[in-house]
Amino acid sequence: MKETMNRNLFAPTTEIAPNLESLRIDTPPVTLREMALERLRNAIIAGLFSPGQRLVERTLCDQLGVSRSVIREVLRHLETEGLVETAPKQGPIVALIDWHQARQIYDVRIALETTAVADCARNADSATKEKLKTVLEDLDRNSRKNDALTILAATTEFYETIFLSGGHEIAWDIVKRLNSRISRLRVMTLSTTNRTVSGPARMREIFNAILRNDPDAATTACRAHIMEAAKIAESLLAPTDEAKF
Amino acid sequence: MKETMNRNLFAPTTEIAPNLESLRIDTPPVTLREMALERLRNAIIAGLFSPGQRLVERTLCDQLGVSRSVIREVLRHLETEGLVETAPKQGPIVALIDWHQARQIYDVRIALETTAVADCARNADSATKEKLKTVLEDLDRNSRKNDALTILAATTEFYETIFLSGGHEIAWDIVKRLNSRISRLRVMTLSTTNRTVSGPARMREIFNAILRNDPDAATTACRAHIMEAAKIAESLLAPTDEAKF
DNA sequence: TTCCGTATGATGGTATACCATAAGACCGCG
DNA sequence: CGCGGTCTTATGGTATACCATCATACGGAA
Repeated sequence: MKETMNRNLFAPTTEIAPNLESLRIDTPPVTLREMALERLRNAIIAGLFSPGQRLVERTLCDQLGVSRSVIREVLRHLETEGLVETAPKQGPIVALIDWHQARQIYDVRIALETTAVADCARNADSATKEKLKTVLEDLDRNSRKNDALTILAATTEFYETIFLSGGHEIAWDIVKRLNSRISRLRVMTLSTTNRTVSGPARMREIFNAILRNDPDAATTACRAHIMEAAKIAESLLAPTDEAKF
Repeated sequence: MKETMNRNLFAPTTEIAPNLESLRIDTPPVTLREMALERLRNAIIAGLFSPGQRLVERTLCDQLGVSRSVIREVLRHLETEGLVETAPKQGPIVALIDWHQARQIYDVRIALETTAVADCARNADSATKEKLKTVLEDLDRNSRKNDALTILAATTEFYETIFLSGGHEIAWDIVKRLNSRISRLRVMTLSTTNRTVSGPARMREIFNAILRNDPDAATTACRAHIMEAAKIAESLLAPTDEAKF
């Protein structure tokens, strides 16, 4: 970091403002902290750091190329998100998750997602339905390739559309955070045999229920969707009954 | 902070260890950060800082008697919790809340609390029922005094008992955070006429349903309890349709 | 008087220095 | 050989220094 302070902002000013609104400069002045936060979070979610692994601050400084101030604030953020735990007299580690916690997360997801899905089935406009249709078609194309990460992204977009169409930003935020805590679990869940088939099938059930404005059917399908995932997760996590993942 | 590093730990070592387990020293070495976090969070919840008010870092340093490192990490934590927002080019302010958000929070509470209450009604053991009885009796005693904060604490304990009895720590954590974001709203809600009557009445309904292991009745009462609160909150917040509180 | 440019102060972003502590390595004495 | 003490080092906790930027105030020129 000897050589700092001139990293971005070198785009030539050749952009043309088509209207008055777009003249506005609201460059969210991307701070180092935000970049570091995103990088580190993604790294943890992607499994670049194993659960339980120590996150030594000075090491992270080298790895991310920022100072400890930044790293520490990022760690506080991730700690509050539940992705990082801080062991006393030891410092931050990647959060572990056991079946007791994972199960709770699936429970909360059921409570929130069924609510959102039912609400969407009641009120969805045609634009929302169109969007969901598109997402599902993408998912169908990709699920044949069995690419877990792509499927995960499409699944996320599917639910995001549902949550946001009903104005449930806060609930979606909660679900997103919970999902990040079980991200590795979700990837493994998706890799399981048949999941790449049953998952999209359930989502299509949900979609059809939304199409015909049937909240109850949507709720049922959504609950089934999550409980199937939870079941697979349990089979991965529960037998050992130790803090895996 | 010229004079640091010898703040606690001066308790004389005259404690007697009644058994081997209690010999263990797990003093969570209370860090400045934890203390500052709690203080600042409480101050915001208590309304010592008005919503929208700027939280100038150096000023907070003086007020809390700690350095900016500590303050900034605490602010990151509170920001992630949703109690503080950071306006670009301006810095941290106490988070504002409008009816759109508050409503969502009540929605999520309904989803999570009805789930917990129903679960409790299905599985509650006698110890839990006893605990709830005690809490309710305390509440009855205090509700006559119309002390909003005391009632709030009792209400919190009531729900905490329900959540934790079913092992729903994560859901409770979420609810706690959401509640802190509408804390001022809750206090005002409680001050409303009749709320000091209808609130405990609803909680007794919930309690009775739990006593006789009736999940459906418990769910219904719980939903009614929250929706009544939301209704009052709406009347306080919605008409203006501006970012109050 | 009005407008523009500059100076100044406040503030957040970032980096770094310092300290206490705990865990491990090492060594010498029994 | 083993045990206890001490030294070293790694690490997190805390404080502070420095910088870029933005807002405001002020002053001079038209």
